[in-house]
Amino acid sequence: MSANSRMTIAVHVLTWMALVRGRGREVVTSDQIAASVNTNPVVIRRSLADLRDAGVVVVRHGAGAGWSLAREAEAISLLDVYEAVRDGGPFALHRNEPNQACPVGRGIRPALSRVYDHAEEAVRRELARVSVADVLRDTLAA
Amino acid sequence: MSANSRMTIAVHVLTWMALVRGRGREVVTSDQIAASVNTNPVVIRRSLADLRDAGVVVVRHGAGAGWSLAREAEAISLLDVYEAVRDGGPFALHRNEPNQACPVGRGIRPALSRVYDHAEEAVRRELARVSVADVLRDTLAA
DNA sequence: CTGGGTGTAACAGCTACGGCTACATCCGTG
DNA sequence: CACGGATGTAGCCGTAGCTGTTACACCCAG
Repeated sequence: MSANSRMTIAVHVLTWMALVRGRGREVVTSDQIAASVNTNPVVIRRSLADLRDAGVVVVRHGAGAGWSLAREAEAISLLDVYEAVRDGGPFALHRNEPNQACPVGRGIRPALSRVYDHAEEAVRRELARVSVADVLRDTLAA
Repeated sequence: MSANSRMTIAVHVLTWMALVRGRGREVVTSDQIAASVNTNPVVIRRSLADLRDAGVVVVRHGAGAGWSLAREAEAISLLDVYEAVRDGGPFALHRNEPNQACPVGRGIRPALSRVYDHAEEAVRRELARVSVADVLRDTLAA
């Protein structure tokens, strides 16, 4: 449960891209994004690489290189982002295998997996209801 | 999102206590529990301390010391456990404050907090529907 | 008083992440 | 076809949190 911030970084990146896209700037660089997030451009590129693999952003190489959204901000849900930066979900099972001679040690991992799967599915349902455009609206309203 | 296993350990502990309680053993020691979880008794006592603070288990000192469930296993939900081992939820905001001169940097944290709160609330609803007795049943069925 | 068990501090090892440097690679543009 | 700005990625360091362990003070029924 000790959370990392990769999801937050990725959403920030997309929200910023949606903002400047509304101002006519279609292609942006990792340096420009890094200025808003206040971190190193390599961190941004790592995040963008995940999003590119998920088909959420597209990259252009060569002169005038940079990144742009693969589709409208309304069509990018936070579930898309969650899947893109995925790393195993909020819960983890035992680090060391429990005692297999004990009935609880033997059966608890599949039982817990079922519960954890349901909990994560609930998270996905919530994230699916929110788009990057929603986040941008809410961000600018504050 | 990089998960830790404290939730898993705590549920395992309670499930085991519910099992042996059904066999008539009311009071158990951290050593006995550690044998099922396959870890060090101090790890178990740390977990039990969280559960004790949450009112889920009670401790007896002195000779014949040990732990017992504070109430029926049916009346202990995984949400109770989640609250007991709580450490900040599945998502984290930026480690470094984003650029406050940027509209996105300024407004995204409250916007994201709202989304994350909804997602965590969904997790709680799922966990609230499952009791330690349910987990024990499911564990022994496998 | 005794002794078995709890309560907790302290430390080591491991893992993961964020931040950073360095450098190879790519490809419009002139 | 070379140039140059930006990507792609390996590699390293410092930090942080967790697990596992030792050590020892404290508690209290018998």
